[in-house]
Amino acid sequence: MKEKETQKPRLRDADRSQQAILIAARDEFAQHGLGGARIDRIAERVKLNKRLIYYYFTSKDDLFLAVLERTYADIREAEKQLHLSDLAPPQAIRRLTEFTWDYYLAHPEFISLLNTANLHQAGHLAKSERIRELNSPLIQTLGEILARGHADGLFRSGIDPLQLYVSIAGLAYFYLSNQHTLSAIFGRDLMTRQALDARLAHMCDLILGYVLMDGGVL
Amino acid sequence: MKEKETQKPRLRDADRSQQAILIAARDEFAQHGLGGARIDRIAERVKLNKRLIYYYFTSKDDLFLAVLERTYADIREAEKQLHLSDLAPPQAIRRLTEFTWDYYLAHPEFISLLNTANLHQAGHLAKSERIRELNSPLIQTLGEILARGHADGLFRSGIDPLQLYVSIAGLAYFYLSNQHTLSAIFGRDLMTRQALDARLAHMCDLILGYVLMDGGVL
Amino acid sequence: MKEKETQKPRLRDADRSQQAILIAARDEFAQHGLGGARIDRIAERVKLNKRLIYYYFTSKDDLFLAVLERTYADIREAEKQLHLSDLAPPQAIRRLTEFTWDYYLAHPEFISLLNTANLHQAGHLAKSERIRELNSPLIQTLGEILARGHADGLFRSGIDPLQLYVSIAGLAYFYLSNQHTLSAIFGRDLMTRQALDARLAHMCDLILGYVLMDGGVL
Amino acid sequence: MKEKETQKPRLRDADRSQQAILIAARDEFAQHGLGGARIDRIAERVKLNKRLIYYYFTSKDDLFLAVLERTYADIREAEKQLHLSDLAPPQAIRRLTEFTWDYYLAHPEFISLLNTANLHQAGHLAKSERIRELNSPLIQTLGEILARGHADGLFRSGIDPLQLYVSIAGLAYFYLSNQHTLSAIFGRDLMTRQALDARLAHMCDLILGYVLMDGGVL
DNA sequence: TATGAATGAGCTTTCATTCAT
DNA sequence: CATGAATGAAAGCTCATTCAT
Repeated sequence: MKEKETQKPRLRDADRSQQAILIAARDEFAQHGLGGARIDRIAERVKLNKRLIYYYFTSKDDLFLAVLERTYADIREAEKQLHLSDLAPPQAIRRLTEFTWDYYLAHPEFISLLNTANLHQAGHLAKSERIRELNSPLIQTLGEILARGHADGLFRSGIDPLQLYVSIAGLAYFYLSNQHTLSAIFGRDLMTRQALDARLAHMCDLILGYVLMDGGVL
Repeated sequence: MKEKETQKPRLRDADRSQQAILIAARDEFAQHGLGGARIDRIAERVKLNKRLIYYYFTSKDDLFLAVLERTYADIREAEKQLHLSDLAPPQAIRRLTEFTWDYYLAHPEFISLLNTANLHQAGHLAKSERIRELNSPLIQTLGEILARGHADGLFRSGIDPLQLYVSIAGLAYFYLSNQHTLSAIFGRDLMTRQALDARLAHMCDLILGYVLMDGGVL
Repeated sequence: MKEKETQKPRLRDADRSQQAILIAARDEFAQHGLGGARIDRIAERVKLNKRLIYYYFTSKDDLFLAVLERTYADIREAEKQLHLSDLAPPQAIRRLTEFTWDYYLAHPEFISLLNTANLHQAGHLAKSERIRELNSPLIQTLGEILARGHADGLFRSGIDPLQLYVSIAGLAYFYLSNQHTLSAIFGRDLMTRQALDARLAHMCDLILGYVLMDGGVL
Repeated sequence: MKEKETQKPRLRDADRSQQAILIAARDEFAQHGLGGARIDRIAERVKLNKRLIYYYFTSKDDLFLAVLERTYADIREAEKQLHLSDLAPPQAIRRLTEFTWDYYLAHPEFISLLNTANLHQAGHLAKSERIRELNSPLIQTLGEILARGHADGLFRSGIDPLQLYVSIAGLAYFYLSNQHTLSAIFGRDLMTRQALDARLAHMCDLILGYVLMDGGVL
């Protein structure tokens, strides 16, 4: 949609190349982890010369960092569209739960990249100011919603928004991240449409049952 | 059965060597993932010749599989000590939640290895009959507890034991597995004694609040 | 076609590097066989980085195959210069015998490489279309010569050109290929100028005595 | 033939083991050459412990030497059964040719081992007194036959028995040793019964045509 | 005699990275 | 902006060989 002035045709190619590299790298890192990722393979994915990757991103580690930053920026961007504050507290909580679930489901690479980042003890994150700046405003928003819900006499008191957020995320994350081992061990396909719907319903039950006063149904 | 001078720290003990290798490999894989692990480093850890690792385990992949099998065997063994069936249903659920939390906390390598296994799509698991045989009886036990709780008029009906198990695990797993990124982003140390206790309390609240009729307090 | 400052010994010349590697590899394989050849040694011979060998030739086996292809191409090229059809039949046969002898003598690596290829049951050859395309036209030429010689009343009839070719080659090949064991066993140096000349004379006697009518002398 | 007293059953096991190792080693060396042969594989072939091979044969090279010695001893033994001196000269020559052909055909490992020995410049042979002692008496016998044939007015004069022997061997050897490359290049199966018979006939024609006065037929 | 355990050296191959254009 | 050529370091794995019993 972005209009392209009739400039010299090759303008913006640099940026385009960088974006393409980031996408390819993201997929490679997600599929193989940091140690298993191959620069060669990334180059092949983008159909660009390997040297160019170094030209733009300096090293494999830096490239991974760039991918992480981009990944965080993406989810923060998506979170912004939630407008939780416009909703009644119970709906807001449900909305957040659904969003988290849907986002993880739609972005398996997000889960894998996070795992990889944690495997390496988030050493990459520590180096990135940009990511810390991307510090999610979600916790604050969530705190406000919980307060509002309590004021409305709907929510129980004393809920730590960070704990709640981690719980919502954890309920979704573990199911999806460990789908392969879980499937292997329990001999049940966890990724059918039905199974996925059931999981989301269960999550909502759990979370809303917890925040709502005396487990009241919505 | 030939008696062996008592306890001389035996070299040339095949079984001991293999066990030592497994321990060292487990730590290496947990720390660096599959791609990042180094056979040389494992050999150094055990103070045994690298060649011996191949002598006993054939290849890096096979070694990883052996580590996985051992890891699963370990947790299954620990689960066996739980005797959940001897407890009243609410206590059983609490006990399971605490156990899960404590085990993950005490065995960070378990989490990392599972992540690695899932990164590789559990391809290793698929190859191992032994692991599938180690299929956790926990789900069945949990089902029985839920039924008993319901019969006692304590638990709500219709809870899928698998969903519940995955939720308990997920609540613990995500917090610990992603501690580094979470800490970096929220600027809060999640691993202090206090924070850990708070997390466990939150988990119990959530899980018990869910299973108990009208969120009744225990 | 961009002119290049004349003859500066070019580095970064892909083709030159590949050719140099082929030469070095040929010598290494000829001296040590496939199993005994060392990639390190080949790299040292060319004074190029070992990695480059893999960059261009993928694997040791593929490199050996490339060497074989080149070796066959070389002898086919040499055969082309023979112009046997321009000669009278008896001279043509003599010429071919001499050529075979001289070529084997001048290219001991050819013999060794062929032995190696056969040790591995020509598995490499089977994979190479290029070599099968290099199918020697010599047999056909030889057939024509034999026919011509017979028509001239000089040669006996019914000679299979393939058998004859194999015989010529075998007479030369065995003497040279097995020179070391033969020398050791018979205690006679087979590689003196005199011995070599005697061998060629003997070969010509044998072959010509066979093809010519009533062993007639040329 | 050696009678076996009813001694303790396990006696002679040592010798039996050594013989078994030699056989297995011979096959392994023949199949893979010296560099490609694996001690492990030899041990597996004999179903004996690897250590035992070293116990009896000291090293891979020494083992190869032992195999060579045995191989030469075998063919010398076979040659002894020929009794060429009892035959009329032409029959003797034919007999030798047939024997050479049949022996090579029946003992492909002989050819391969000789190639390997020569690849390594017969360094092994040089070290072996035993082999030099096994110096074939064939050349002398052949010389006598040629002399006898000449005296009988059947054979031409001035034939070098060594040259003749090498020729007979070469005609057989090359065809069999290079069967794989020849087949690949000429697209003709050289190992059918028919092809083999044709080869032997051709060889006899060539050799007898050479030794006999004016190519006279036998 | 026979064997399983163990090893050091070295092999092929891989990989992130840089050079030269 | 873009690329093919080249490399040093190290990885996984192999092999002949020795140790201890």
